[in-house]
Amino acid sequence: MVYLIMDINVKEPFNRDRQFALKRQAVIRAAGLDFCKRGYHNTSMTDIASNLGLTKAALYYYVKNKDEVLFECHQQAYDAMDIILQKKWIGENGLQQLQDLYCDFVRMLTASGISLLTDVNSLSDDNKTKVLKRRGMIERKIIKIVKQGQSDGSIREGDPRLHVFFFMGALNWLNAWYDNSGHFKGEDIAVHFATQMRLGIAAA
Amino acid sequence: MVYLIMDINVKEPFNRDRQFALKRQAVIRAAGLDFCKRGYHNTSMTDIASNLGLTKAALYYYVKNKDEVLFECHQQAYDAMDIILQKKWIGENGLQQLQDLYCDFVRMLTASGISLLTDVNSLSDDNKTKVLKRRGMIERKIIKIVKQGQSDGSIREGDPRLHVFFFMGALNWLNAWYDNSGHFKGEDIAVHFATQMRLGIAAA
DNA sequence: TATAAATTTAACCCTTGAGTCAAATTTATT
DNA sequence: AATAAATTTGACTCAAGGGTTAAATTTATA
Repeated sequence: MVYLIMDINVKEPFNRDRQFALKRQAVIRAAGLDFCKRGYHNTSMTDIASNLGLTKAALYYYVKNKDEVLFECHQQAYDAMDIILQKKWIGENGLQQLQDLYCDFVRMLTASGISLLTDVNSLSDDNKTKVLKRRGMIERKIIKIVKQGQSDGSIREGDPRLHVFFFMGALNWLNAWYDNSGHFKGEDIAVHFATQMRLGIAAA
Repeated sequence: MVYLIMDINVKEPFNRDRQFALKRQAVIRAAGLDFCKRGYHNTSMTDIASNLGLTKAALYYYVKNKDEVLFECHQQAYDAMDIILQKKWIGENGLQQLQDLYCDFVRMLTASGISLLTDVNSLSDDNKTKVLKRRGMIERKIIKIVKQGQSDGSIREGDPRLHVFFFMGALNWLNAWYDNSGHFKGEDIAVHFATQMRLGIAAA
C-alpha cells in the first residue's frame, strides 16, 4: 500500500488538468517502486492498482497501457538526472564536479522514490529506442566531465568510458538492494559512494 | 544461433550420463546468455530452444521447467565465483587479495559466457531463497576480506558493506552492457575495473 | 545390425495477465 | 442542487507462452 501525496498547496484556481497530471505522476512513481521491488513482469497492472488502493479500471483512466507506465518511469528517472546535471559547478575541477554530481544522484535515488530501472528490454521498440538514446546522452555528458577532469589534471588517465561504466554500475545496482527501511541512511550512502567513486578515478 | 561446444576430448569410456550432463550445462549456459540479452520474461522456452537449433520438446528433455533453467544459471555463476574465491592468495594483504579476486571475477564474466543475472524475483520462492542465501554467503566472504584489509591497514576505513555493495554493483552491471563483439577486450576491462575498485577502497 | 538415446512433429491444454467496456456510484466543483 | 469528474463493479476478450504428450524418426553406440 502506497499513500499518494496529493495535497497540493497550490491555492491557484483549481486546475483539473494539473490535478490529473499530478495524480498521474504519483501513479507512475508508485508503479516504479513496484517494478523495482518485484520486477516489471512480476508486477501486474492489477497489483499496481491495488497497491494504490485503486481498481485496474481506474488505473487505465490515467495511463494508456503498461508499456507507457514503464516508459514514464524511465523518463522520471532521467528527468531527475537531467536536473542534477544542469546544476553548474562553476570553478570546480572535473573530479569535484563529478563527486557532487554523483552524490546528488544517490541522494535523489534514495530519497525520491524514483528508481533507475534496468528493464529496458521489456519496453516496446519505440520506447526502448528513446530510453536508450536518453541514457546515452546522460552517459556522454558524464564522460565529458571525466575527460575535462583528465585535462585539468584532477582525474587519472584511463578510458573515460570504462571509468564511467564502473561507477554508473554501482548506481544502477543501488535500487536493487537499497531499502529505505533498512539501516543505511540515504545520505550516508550518498557520501560513502561519492567518496569511493572519487577515489577510484582521482589523479595520484 | 549459439553453437554448442560438445567435443569432449575425454577418451574415457563413453558415459551417457556425463554426455547428458555436459549438454545440459551447455543448454543452460546458452539460455543464460539469452536471459542476459533480452531478459528472462522476454525470452520464451521456444526462443531458447531455437537459438540452440533445437525444438521446445527437445529442450524439455534436458530441463524440468523454465524456473529450473533460471535457477541453474544462477548456480553456474555462483559456482564460478566460489571457485575463484577458493584460490588462496597467501602472503597478500586484504587489498591485494581483493584486487586479484575482482580481476578474476571480471575475467570470468567476460570470457566464460556466464552472466550474473539480476532477475532473482522471477524465481520460484524456493529457488529464490537458495539463490539469495548463496549470494549472501559470497557477499559475506568478500566483506570479510575487506575487514581483513582494514585490519592489516591496506584498506581505508568505512562501512565494509558499503565498500562491497559499491564495487559489486559495477560487476552486476557489467553483463548489461558488455558485449564481447564490442571494442572492449575482456582482459582490459578486468584490469581497469580491478584498478578502479582498488583505488576506491585503498588506504591513503 | 540391433538397440537405446536424442530429437522432431504437431498437436493440445491451461493459466496468467493485458486490455476493454458499460452502467452504476461516489466524490468533488461550481 | 446541478454537473462533471473520478472510481467501482463485474464481466468479458484475447494472445502469449509454459508445459505436455504420443508417435514417428533420426542418430549414435555396441
